[in-house]
Order: sequence, then structure tokens, then C-alpha cells
Amino acid sequence: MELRGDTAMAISIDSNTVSAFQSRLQALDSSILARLNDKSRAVSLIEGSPIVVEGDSATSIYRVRSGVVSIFKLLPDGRRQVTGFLYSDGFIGVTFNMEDVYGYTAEAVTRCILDVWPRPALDRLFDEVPAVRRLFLAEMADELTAAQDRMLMLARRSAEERVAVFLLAMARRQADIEGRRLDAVDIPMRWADIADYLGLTPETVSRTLSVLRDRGIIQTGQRGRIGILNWSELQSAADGTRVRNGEIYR
Amino acid sequence: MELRGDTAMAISIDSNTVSAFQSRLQALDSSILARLNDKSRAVSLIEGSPIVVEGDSATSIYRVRSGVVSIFKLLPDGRRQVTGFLYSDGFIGVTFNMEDVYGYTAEAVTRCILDVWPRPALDRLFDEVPAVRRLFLAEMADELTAAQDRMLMLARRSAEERVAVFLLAMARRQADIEGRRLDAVDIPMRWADIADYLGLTPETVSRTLSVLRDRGIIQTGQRGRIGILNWSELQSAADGTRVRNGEIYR
DNA sequence: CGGGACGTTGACGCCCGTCAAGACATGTGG
DNA sequence: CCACATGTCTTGACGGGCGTCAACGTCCCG
Repeated sequence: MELRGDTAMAISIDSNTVSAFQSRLQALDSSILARLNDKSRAVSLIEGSPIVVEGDSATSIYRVRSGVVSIFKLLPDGRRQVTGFLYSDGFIGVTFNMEDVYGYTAEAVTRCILDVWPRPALDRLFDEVPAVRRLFLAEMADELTAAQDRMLMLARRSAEERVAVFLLAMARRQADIEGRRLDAVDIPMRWADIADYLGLTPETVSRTLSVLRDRGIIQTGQRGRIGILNWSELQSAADGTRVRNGEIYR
Repeated sequence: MELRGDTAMAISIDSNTVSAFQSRLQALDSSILARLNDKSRAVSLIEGSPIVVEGDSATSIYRVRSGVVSIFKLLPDGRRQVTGFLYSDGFIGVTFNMEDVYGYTAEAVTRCILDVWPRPALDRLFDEVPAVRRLFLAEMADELTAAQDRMLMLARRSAEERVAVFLLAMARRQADIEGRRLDAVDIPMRWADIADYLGLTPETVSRTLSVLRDRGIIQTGQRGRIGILNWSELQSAADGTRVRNGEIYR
């Protein structure tokens, strides 16, 4: 065991790291991959299902096969912070340590299929196979820098910047997966989830999208899908800049 | 080498983890401790000195011996987010990887004495001594959960809650170190640093402290030091609650 | 003693949270 | 197939918390 953290942690696949993780997964020897995929059992969940609850003892590790999962923390009065969304190949409950509790709650945002491992089995694999250990440690390091970037965003960026950054991240993630430029982004989560991810309210998310729509930057209409009409202006919105004939304003 | 993260990271000693880290340090075999302390060179810095700059190639690892260091990220327009403060035994530039750049800027908040290692020397120690590796990995895990807690704070807590949480964390850290209850906290950093740590402005920090002072919860006056007159009310302020004869209100 | 950095306090305004009503989609039972 | 309930998104009205700008006070160090 390499780690003695006090809480289990989630390995989320952020937009900018999705390719890194998948290449790292594929770099594993196929025999190791087989051992990894061995002895997992698959579960299927409907949207809204709880997966793990903050404070519960961390007996299992999960991997997302399909669907979207949200990871969040709660304040006693119900205020919620979604610390990340998990997509395919995202892991929940990785701690490198056996006697821990989950440090967050995880919930299915859409219908999901998950692989489940009993923790001891995967822990043994960590001990025996340095490559697997390295895989998860690298992910954890990525996760930490992503968390620091998100602090800057939550503390300092305006609602418009946050929503634009989110749309661009989702778009980049999907473009990476499909390997091509796209003109519309799937947004499977509810506005309330996005709001809790961005530190806003659902109303503000909605209003901000309406503003971007009225400015001709995006297109709304089909549920769960947002068209992107003007990438450079969306990028400007994310940067907090406005562009008019070559000049940049703030 | 265990990690292939894209950026160097800081191991800060947060209030709740200071004792954990120090006990972990002391748990190291003394011969290993000697090797760790070996071949480090000490540097002395005045307040405001830059230590590392985001984007520079990460050639050195630093340990804080005395003083306070701030770790921050910048937005192009100058908006700043202090992601953490480092005190004694805090590390800067740990990556478990050789060809990296620093992912943040570090600066001396007060006069500081730092130990400096050339990165290869410490990297070798990581490879050779699992206990050292485990030490840093555990710290990284703590760091990640601390980052997630701070997200919740930055996104959801009011100015008063943030300032109260900060004061309590500083007080707990100092009480831990001195091993006794205290009635005043040293606050060596400028309000501007605190503001950038809490996602506020210096004016709001000042105003919030004035409110707590007027409510008789804290005492101000001596520069760099804040007296704490009523711990339970300060705790209530941190929780976002108000207590009146046993009843809790929000 | 004088200058500069830092903290305090006030005035003002805006962004975004809150509350509320309405539109729209989806599912369920009759 | 329709009536209705339920959950979600949209839009408006309003207010408050905190950012911004500015003036002043205070401390420190030359």
C-alpha cells in the first residue's frame, strides 16, 4: 500500500486529462489489464441512485463504464458542492488504504453501468503491480492540479466565465472522444448539478445560457444538448474578454 | 519514480494535518532522516521574495524551516488565488517526476529560511526508500481532500464564515504547535494575502474582522495578532449559525 | 520627520441569490 | 388517448452581499 490518506478519493476524468488517462490505461500490459478486469462485477443504476455516501466505510471501488456520475460534498444546511463529474473510466473510492471512509458522496446523474471491486482485491493489485500503482498516482496528481485550477475559478471568475469554461471543457472532452470537431455538446446533467459544480444557482446557469444564446454564441432548444455557433466568442466569454474587430476588451 | 503528473505540487501543512505530517516525519528511521537532511542547502529570504514561478522548470525542491510562504495561481488579468500557505516543514516542488514545470508561484510572506534540494537527489531518495515515498504520497492525498473542502468553502460560504474558518484554522494550528490553548493568534500575512486565499477582497476581510470585533468575538489592535474572546461564537460564525440562549439560528 | 505600505471606513453600485410564476417535457393512471 | 401530476427550465422582480473607488488613519523604516 502506498498511501495512508484519511479519505477515499475519486479519480475523475477531466476534459484535459481524458486522453492522458486512456493512453495510460492502454499502456498497461494486456495481462495486467485482464487481471484488472477480472473479478469485477457490473451493476446498473438509474439516474439519481446513490453510489457511495460520505462517511460510509470504503469497502468498494467503482469504475464508470457508461453514464455520468457526480461527486459532491455537503454542508450541514444542505449547501452542496459538486467537486467533479465522472465519465467512462472514472474511478470512485481509490485510497491506497484499507481502513478508510469515503470522503464524499457519489450519485448517478444519468443511467450508469459501473464495475465494482471489493477493495482488498484491488489493493493487492496495487501492491503487486507497480504499473497499476503508477497509473492511479498519476491520476491523483492530475486531480490535485485540476482542483487548484477549480479553486481559482470558484473564487475569482464571473458566472459567465464559469459557464463558458464549462461548456468548452465538455465540448473538448467530447471532441477528444469522437476524434472530430463538433457543433453541439451533450449536457446530460441537470442545471442544478452544473450550478453546484460551478458554485452558482440553477437560475443563474439558465440566465447565463440565455445571454449567450441571445448573443448568438450558442443555440439552445433540444433538451440535453447545446449547439455552439461561435467558438472564438465562447472562448472570449471564458476568458472574460470581449473581442471587437481584432481588439480585446475586458 | 512513482508519479507522472504534469505539474509540480506543493505539500502544504494545513491546520488539521500539521500533527499528522509531523508524526509521519518523526516515524521515519533516523538514518533516513539524516540522509534527507543531508545535502540540503539553506537559503534565507526577505518577505515578498519569489521562490518559484509558475511555468518555470522544476529544478529544485524546497522545505520551509521558518516563516510563511504563499502558493498561488494567477489569471492573465492579475486576479490571484492563493491555494495555500506553507509553514514549517511544508514542501514546495514535489512532483515524483523529473521533467516538470512548477504549477504555481510561491512567494515568501514573511522572512523565511528554506532548505533547498536539487531535484535529482530527492528523487533518488524516493526511489530507494519507500518510507519517504509513502510520506509524500500521504501528504498529497491529504492535500487533495483539503482542496475539495476549500472548493466548498470558496463556492458556498459567506465572507463571515470564511474569515471565521480561517481564524479558527490558524488558531488550531498554533495551539497544536504550542501544545496549549491560546487566547491570541498570530496572523503574519497581509490582508491582501488572506483575501486572495479566501476569495475575497482586503476591504471585505477588514470589514468582516471589524464586525466580529464589534460583536465582542475577537480583539484587534496589535498588528499581526488577533485576540479571540469568544470561541463558541467564533465557531458559530464559521458554521453560519447564531446562538442565543441555547437555540441555534441560521 | 516624511514617505510609502498597509489597514479602516464610508459611499455606491452591480452581480447574483432568492422568491415566485409560468412554460414545457415526461410519465402515469384512468 | 387524454388528464393530471411531477420535475425541470425559463424569466421576471427584488434585495442584499460584496466588490470597487476613494479618503483617511496608522505604522514602520529610512
